[in-house]
Amino acid sequence: MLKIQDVARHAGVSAATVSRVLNGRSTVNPELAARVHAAVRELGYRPNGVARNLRRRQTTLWAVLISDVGNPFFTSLVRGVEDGGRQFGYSVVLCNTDENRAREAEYIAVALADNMAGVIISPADDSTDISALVAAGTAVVTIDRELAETEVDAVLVDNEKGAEMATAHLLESGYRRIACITGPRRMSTAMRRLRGHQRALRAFGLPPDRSLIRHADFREEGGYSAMAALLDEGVEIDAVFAANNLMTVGAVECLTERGVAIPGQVGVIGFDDIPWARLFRPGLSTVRQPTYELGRAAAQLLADRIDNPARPAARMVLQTELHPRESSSPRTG
Amino acid sequence: MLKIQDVARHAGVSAATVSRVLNGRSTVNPELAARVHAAVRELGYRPNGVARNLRRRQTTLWAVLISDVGNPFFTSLVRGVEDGGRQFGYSVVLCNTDENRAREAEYIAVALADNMAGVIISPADDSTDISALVAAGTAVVTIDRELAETEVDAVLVDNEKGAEMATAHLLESGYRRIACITGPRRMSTAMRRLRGHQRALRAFGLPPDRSLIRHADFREEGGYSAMAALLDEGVEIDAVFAANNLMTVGAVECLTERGVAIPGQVGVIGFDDIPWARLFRPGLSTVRQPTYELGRAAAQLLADRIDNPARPAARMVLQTELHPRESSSPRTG
DNA sequence: GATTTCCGAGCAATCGATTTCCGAACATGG
DNA sequence: CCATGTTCGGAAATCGATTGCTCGGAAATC
Repeated sequence: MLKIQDVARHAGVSAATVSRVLNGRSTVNPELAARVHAAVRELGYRPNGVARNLRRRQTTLWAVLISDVGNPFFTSLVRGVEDGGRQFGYSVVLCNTDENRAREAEYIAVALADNMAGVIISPADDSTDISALVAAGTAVVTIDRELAETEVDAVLVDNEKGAEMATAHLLESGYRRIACITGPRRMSTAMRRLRGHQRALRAFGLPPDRSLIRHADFREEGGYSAMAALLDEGVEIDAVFAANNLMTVGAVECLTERGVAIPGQVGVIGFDDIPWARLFRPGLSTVRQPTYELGRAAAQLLADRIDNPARPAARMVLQTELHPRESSSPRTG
Repeated sequence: MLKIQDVARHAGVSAATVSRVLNGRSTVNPELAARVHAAVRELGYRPNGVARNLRRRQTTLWAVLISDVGNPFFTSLVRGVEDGGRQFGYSVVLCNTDENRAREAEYIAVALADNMAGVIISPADDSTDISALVAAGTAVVTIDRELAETEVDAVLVDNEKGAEMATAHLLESGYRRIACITGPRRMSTAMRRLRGHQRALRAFGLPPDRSLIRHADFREEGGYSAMAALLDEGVEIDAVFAANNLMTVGAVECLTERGVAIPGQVGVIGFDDIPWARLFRPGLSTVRQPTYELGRAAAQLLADRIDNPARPAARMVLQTELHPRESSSPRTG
């Protein structure tokens, strides 16, 4: 592989000058610069990024820690981060943590060891420890979820409002016994969405009913079993609000399997969109989160923080959109 | 940040010894090794990966070049690659190329500049130029698609057989005027799937009919317009085989919009599974590709090639699975 | 014309770990 | 007891680019 020294020799200048020409941090005689550029072209020289990274003490890599790209929510989010990263000259390292704290810690260690310029993380847990990153001065943006301990940039959606919209929509459509299948208690998103749900009920003048609230794991199986439990226990319900996409699918599967008509017997709405939800049977009503935009925004914040480490922590909150489809059609009779 | 020298001093040995202990390439007095380990733990030392990469002239990064993670086919594939990579100690850099050759070249340049250990690529085009990678000795595995020019490891599915299964299934279900919406002529996968389709027709004794064959772009819009064209031109059809997941969705949307009953008036089957296809209206029949396994296999091959650059190029072909659902129910009457 | 200022180019130090090479210490065999 | 072999620690070179510092020369000023 060619080195900067070779280019310097070929152009009849010093390596330092070549570097300056290529990085443009200092002015160089235009004629020399032209010679350098010509030499680079003729030799087909490509700077060694690793050496540059060593000297600059920073790479052009971002780590994106999410639970699973397989979840459409994160798929689109990651795509947003990647597009944003590319725009600013960063590459994105994909880190699936499966909500597993050990795996998360592992990837944080990698980000640190490899001197990554920044980390975008959707913490597995509100108590995920990112102190090592902060201590090392690595730029961090949390996405979708917040951290209890540390003050870092965060990109969020208005979970409470979104959930409130979902439940309010069900109420307006005539549903009254609305179950809520939300996520684990330790996750802020789950709690916020539950709170939004409850707020809508209260605003409508309905009393809270603990038997209608279920905590599951944000996964398909979780949604399925929570739904099954509601049915098995004979809890009287006429609708269900599931707090994320996978649990919505699980709940729908359970209802379908048991021959419960949607929305005839039970109306359904889910938080978070699902690709091609309109092609489902029935078309699934959802509260869409701006997932791609979330990723873009995180990229923006991260790039900015890298250039500007002292800036106080920012907090962006994006809004959701109600997409009513057949699964929550107005109740008849 | 702590350096190896600090650890050496703290443990009362030389930096070389610390390195040997940590990398285990040479034997070190157990007692000293213990002291080194203790020092590492006490100081919380973390080796600088960039410096190591510079010296070793290789990083622990893989680039994965695909058209778009948003496509469920690639989502799952990428997940497979990531799981495989982690197992072998590599991190995965996500590179969405959008079938865009410029973007592809850009990412290849990044992979080269950053000394990435390997590249897994689903080439935008059968003539994608990876010679620079080969010249630099970077390990390369192509996935899903093959390259015309270069001999490199490849992980493929049996496209011809899969497509044959799909069309044969339609024929067995009583469909006779089967349209085929395949991909661009320049892509080997598109042509293979078309050939499989035609083989099934031939085996069944049906004459080829050019008016039933459409080339689209492997995207939702492409499937939609191809389907629309078929309907607008009044081509007589009773079923359609779409050669990938997105075009299947597009075709179904077109049919649904125009009130064409599936499978009543037109049966549908698609190549490549779609998440939750069973929840669609109607449940979509598909030929499932082992996408996750494809990713795992590519990771395996890549890791192996990195350790063993001289090995002759391997070619793995995985099989598909037919998943008949309602959209291709046996034709009645 | 002499002195000061300023600009830009090059030398050399630096980033931090790995690895080659050399020499010391110790063991083993004759 | 010496010769030979073996093991292992440490000094120093190396990977390749960036950048602080220095100094020469041109321009500006009096």
